[in-house]
Amino acid sequence: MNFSGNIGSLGKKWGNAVAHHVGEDIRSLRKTRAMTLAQLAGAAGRSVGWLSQVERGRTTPSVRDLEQLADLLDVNISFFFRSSRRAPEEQGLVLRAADRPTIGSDETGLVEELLSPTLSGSFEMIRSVFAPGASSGDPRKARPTEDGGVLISGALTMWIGETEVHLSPGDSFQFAGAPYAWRNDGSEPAVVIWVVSPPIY
Amino acid sequence: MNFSGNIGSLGKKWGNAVAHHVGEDIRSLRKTRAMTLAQLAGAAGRSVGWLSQVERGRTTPSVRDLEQLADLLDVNISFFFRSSRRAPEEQGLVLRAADRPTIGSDETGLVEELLSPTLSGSFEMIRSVFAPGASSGDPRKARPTEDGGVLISGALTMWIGETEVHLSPGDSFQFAGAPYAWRNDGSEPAVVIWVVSPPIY
DNA sequence: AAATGAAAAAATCATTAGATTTTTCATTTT
DNA sequence: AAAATGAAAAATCTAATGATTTTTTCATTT
Repeated sequence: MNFSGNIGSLGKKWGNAVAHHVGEDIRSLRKTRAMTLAQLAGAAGRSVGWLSQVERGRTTPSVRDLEQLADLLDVNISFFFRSSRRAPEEQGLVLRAADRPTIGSDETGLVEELLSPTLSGSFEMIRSVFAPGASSGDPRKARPTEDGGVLISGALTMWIGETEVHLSPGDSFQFAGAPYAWRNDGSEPAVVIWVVSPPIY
Repeated sequence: MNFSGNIGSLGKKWGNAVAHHVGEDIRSLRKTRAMTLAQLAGAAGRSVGWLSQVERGRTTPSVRDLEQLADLLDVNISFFFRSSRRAPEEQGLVLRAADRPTIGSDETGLVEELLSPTLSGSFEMIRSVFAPGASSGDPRKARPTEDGGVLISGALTMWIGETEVHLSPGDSFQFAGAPYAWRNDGSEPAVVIWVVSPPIY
């Protein structure tokens, strides 16, 4: 099935591509939050059938509805349009540096940007920047995920399970389901490419 | 069960830690290659019980046997000792930049180094450096894996499925089971942090 | 064209039995 | 003393089944 067509003076491909990507995002976000169509639709005051159609791009939600869904899924509505200025065929495949959404905790001293262009993958990639002097505080409770990363620049101390490690640029780590904490004792930001599987967003 | 003890003038922890890590590596490599104990043990001319014990660090293979196994598993024997100079508690958790083994294809113009400190994870991280002017040739046959990556520096053109994309530093990509090809048209090496799930080594 | 509600279809989940793979361990070998 | 074997025991994996839940479809209404 191909719902795309050529519309517009420059021959740019359109169609319901945007609605389609928005729908996929909603579905992936809903799944990672372990909600059913009935739960999310109920919370949004809409029917199950409607949400099913929205998620598959068969119908277009109103902006009001989308706002509501974004709220329930705990993302900003702009999240759904992060790649909308790019060529349709690269959406969901590539995420440009300029389009990366900020995600996750508002923990001071940590900025996390999503690198994964698709939310439907089996892992997510994140670019984390740890500010000089910042730290995570107490070890985080272990999540049922597997984490890994590479330190690109700066320096970072991590506590993973019982172990304290001092990371230098190029050092990498990987662990499953262990509580961890971090602190940046250096004078420059520490940049880590982080991988989480399965994704949590 | 704890087989570790304090031996040595500096109180450094030892025990059968090395044998244990070697065994885990053998097991993981065997699994990614979809071999049973019987198949690998048979090919190595040893019994199933023996290999089971080696993989769990209950017995120590001879260097001759380990060489044989490395050969059958298509890694260099030094691979098993990549982190052996590090503190035991960080082995399998952290891989230092200086210890990264070179892996995979000897495709000209591509150097791949393993970033994952453990082989038993659900994904593997790789640092790939694409030489200026180099290319992959024809699209690779799709593997039953999911791939993702971030371009750290340089420039890279990729063909993923039907789509051609020009990547700049900071751009990221992710795709599942699609054939892909690449070419570095720039004048400097292109460095990519690459993720593959499940791991293939 | 969006939205609903209910029927139909599809996907998911829990069991279970059978087959395969791995671990254990008493014994033999080096 | 530790490595190695071989066979019994345990654990894991597979495939099939039926029940349950979830999702899709579609005729009808807004």
